[in-house]
Amino acid sequence: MARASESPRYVAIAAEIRDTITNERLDPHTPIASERDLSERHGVSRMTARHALALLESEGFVYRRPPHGTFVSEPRVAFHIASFSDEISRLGRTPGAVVLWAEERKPTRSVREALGLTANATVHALQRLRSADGEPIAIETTYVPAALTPGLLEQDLGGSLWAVLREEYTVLAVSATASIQSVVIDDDACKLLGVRSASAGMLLTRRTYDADGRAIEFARDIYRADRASFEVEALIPAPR
Amino acid sequence: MARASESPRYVAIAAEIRDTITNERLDPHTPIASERDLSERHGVSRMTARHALALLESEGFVYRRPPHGTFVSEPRVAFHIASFSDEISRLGRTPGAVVLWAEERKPTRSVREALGLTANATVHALQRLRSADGEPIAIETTYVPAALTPGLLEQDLGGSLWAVLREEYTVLAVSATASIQSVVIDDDACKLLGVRSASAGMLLTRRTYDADGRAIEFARDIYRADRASFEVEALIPAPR
DNA sequence: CAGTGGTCTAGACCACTGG
DNA sequence: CAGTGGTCTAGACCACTGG
Repeated sequence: MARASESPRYVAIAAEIRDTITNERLDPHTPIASERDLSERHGVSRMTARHALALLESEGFVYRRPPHGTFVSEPRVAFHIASFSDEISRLGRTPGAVVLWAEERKPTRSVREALGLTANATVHALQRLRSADGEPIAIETTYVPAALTPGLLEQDLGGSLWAVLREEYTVLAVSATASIQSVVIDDDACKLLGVRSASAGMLLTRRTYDADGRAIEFARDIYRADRASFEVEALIPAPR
Repeated sequence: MARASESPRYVAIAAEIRDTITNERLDPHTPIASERDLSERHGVSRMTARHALALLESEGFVYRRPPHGTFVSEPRVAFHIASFSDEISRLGRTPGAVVLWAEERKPTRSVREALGLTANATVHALQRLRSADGEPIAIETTYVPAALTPGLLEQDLGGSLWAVLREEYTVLAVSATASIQSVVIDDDACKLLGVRSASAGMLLTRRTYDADGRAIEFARDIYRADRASFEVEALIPAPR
């Protein structure tokens, strides 16, 4: 039944749980009542209790871990547009990188244009799962002009890519332009990141340049929206 | 029933609609089949059809407009960290600002620290609904040191705030630091923005400085996630 | 008044996990 | 084997809108 000027029951139940988490300062990973518990306690059907938990999950307050239950979430990590490894280290955590795939290939049109490559240039393309203290945080898909970095794919890519570019190829990342938007994470990526299907993500699309203004990297990174925020600085253009 | 190695039915139905929107290049605001139509056509309950549409809505592919139906969404707007008015004008659209409230007050601790104010300083606080061609895009909540801008609240705030600061107070915004994160928009803000309850948003928290490095503005802006992306530039710090 | 999405019920079976 | 979340059914009544 719809109620004029009253909250739907799932909203009220979610509010009660949200308040409990906030006011009692529940630790991350503390269990929340199960859907069946909630439905009994509030005298609603399980679908309605479920709706309340789904709302809290979309807000990042709780996460589900079937078949164990529903738990309080951890707060998020603040990123600068910089080396993932450096950002995680700065927070006193241990960065990780697992190479999912890596190959030399012809770039797609959008990658070619982003890197300013000629029609027959190739790129080193790689995808890595990035983590902090073993917790998956982001999936990075990176494209580097192959001419700039011969043999890159034989290097150890389990750490900072920018460090490899710097130390093995004397290529130094000095500036970047990026676009940040909110997305829904696709199923394969959700599995890799250990989040539920269709979770919210932040898509960071980045072009990185060296001191000569040469494009040295193009990347599309998917961050867990519940674990990341981005810190940016900007110079304001003069008024028109 | 769960099906090993098969998609749930709501995912399959959503995929079919998503493909139709993409492949047939359906125009924004084109109607999608109703929940009852979908349930009949696919031989599922209405709750399952509804689940499919809820998934597409969370992805930004469709929007609901009760009791009219469900429709194809518009693509999003790319913002730089700059004047909202300038950004919208740059795209050839007409910016709008409606003042929701404006008052002089004692700042909260977080606002005071962000602006670097002394304990007894006051701020001009205002909240505005920003739009492009009349379409609501963001809610800006802005704090300006009152000592810097006497009489600000009596000015016309229906346009660019930075223009007022520049022209009436000779205060020029030259740089900003910002944080961008994904949030769920609260109910009151959803109503103002004309989006459904608990929609995804981007929270931009910004400090703006003049040429002397003086903090001239602190703002918390909520953007519709389905309508905005943020373009940023960054200088990469030297390796540690 | 027909049709829409919003909310809700009272069930059901499923895969999966840990004890 | 008890308990969890995931999916699904076949209904219901509601407020609201436009013709």
